[in-house]
Amino acid sequence: MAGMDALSESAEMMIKNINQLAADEKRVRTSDLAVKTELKPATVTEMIQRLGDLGLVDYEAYHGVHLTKQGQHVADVIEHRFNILERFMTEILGVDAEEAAEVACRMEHVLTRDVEHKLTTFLGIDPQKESELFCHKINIEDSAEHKYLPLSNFIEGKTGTVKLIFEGNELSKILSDKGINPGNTLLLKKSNGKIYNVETEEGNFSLDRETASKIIIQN
Amino acid sequence: MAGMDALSESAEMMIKNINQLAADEKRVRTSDLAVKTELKPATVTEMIQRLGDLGLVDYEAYHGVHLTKQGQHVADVIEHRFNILERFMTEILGVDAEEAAEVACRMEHVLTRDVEHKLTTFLGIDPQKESELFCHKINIEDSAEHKYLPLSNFIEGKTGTVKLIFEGNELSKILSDKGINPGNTLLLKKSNGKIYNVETEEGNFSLDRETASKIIIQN
DNA sequence: TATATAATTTAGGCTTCCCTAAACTAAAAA
DNA sequence: TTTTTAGTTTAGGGAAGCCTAAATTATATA
Repeated sequence: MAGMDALSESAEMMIKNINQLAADEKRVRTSDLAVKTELKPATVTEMIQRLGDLGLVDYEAYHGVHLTKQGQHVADVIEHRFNILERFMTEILGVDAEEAAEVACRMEHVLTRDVEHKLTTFLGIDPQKESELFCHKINIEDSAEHKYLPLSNFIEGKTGTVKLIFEGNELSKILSDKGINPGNTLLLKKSNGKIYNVETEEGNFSLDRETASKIIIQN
Repeated sequence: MAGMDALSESAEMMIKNINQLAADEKRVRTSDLAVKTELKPATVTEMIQRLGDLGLVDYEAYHGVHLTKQGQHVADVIEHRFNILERFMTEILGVDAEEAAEVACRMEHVLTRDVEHKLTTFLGIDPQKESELFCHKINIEDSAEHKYLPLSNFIEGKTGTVKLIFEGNELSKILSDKGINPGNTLLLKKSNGKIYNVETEEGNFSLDRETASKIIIQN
């Protein structure tokens, strides 16, 4: 594609903010962007003109902007990266909400597709589903590359080792009885995306998707 | 402190590269920096002059630079952040080495002290030890803030819930028998940093530090 | 020691991203 | 419909980071 250099952090932030203000599908006004970005109106105009030249926004002087299809895609990717990073920091690391948001807002611009994808998987989210939402081409076979991934994304017929289980007391006790313990080996016999048939040292049984998504398997 | 604005990514990269070329304690030459940073020599000169004004390097025209104490501290922090991010991406997410290094090299500049610290803990590294190495002031009581942290960094007399265990088959089986399963509650009765006395539903027993560092507890 | 060569710095130019002040346009009020 | 006012853009300026070309300094060689 033409003009496919990486966008600057400032440019990406502007696109993100346009997207967030575009709730009611109307064109977004310069002054609203100025408030949201904490920049001066003149600076906003300059930036959206540049984004217009790049084909990321549709800009008409004195009549605001809205994102083009291309710009919308950029916004979706950034938004997704932000959410993933924020969730990782708050849910896994226990960083407080405000700081997590700030750091995620800086990091979202340097995350690559692959790291984003692997982090998504790590959080137990199905990148397949995400990819539909975000028009993000992801090869299903990528899963095989992962070192760690949830049982819910594991490959039928493959054997892996349980590494960790994100779950409260009750369920984990049950899983433990069924031979799903960190360190144990497990074979995913069959799965239709809703029910997961698994074989462990203790025998065969089935799990639902939600549970499966919380069991991280090492390939 | 004076001049305590955040350094730009470019400035931090220059400091990092000066540090990496400063192996044999001699002053680092402009041309070597130009090669390493992939910038033109004139650009390097300009940047190190700016760093000199900030008191981060000791610069003498035509005779190279070396880091001041202040500059060395910046370099150490960045280096540490890089290592932590790289390890997280390769060891936990399974990102390939080259990409992990590239992304870590961008992210190192936006990590905050707190996120860095929590990520360090998550990786099972004792931030206490790290802090000695890197002259990084970290309060021991910070541990209490963490949502997740390894048993090895847990507080004596506190009760927490086992969330996950990073371990191979054998040991995890044994731990499981002793009542250390994801979801179970555990009390760290006593610890001298080498031996960890723990009470679970199954009774009392002891762990070594390495094992303790692989058991993640939720506060 | 004098000179040739290699390394470094200075000078000046460009782009991005930010600003203020002035000019302009659109929309609301008279 | 005209005028006021609020919102927007243009014009021009500054710092950071990058560049090339020219001047300067240090060093190695003769």
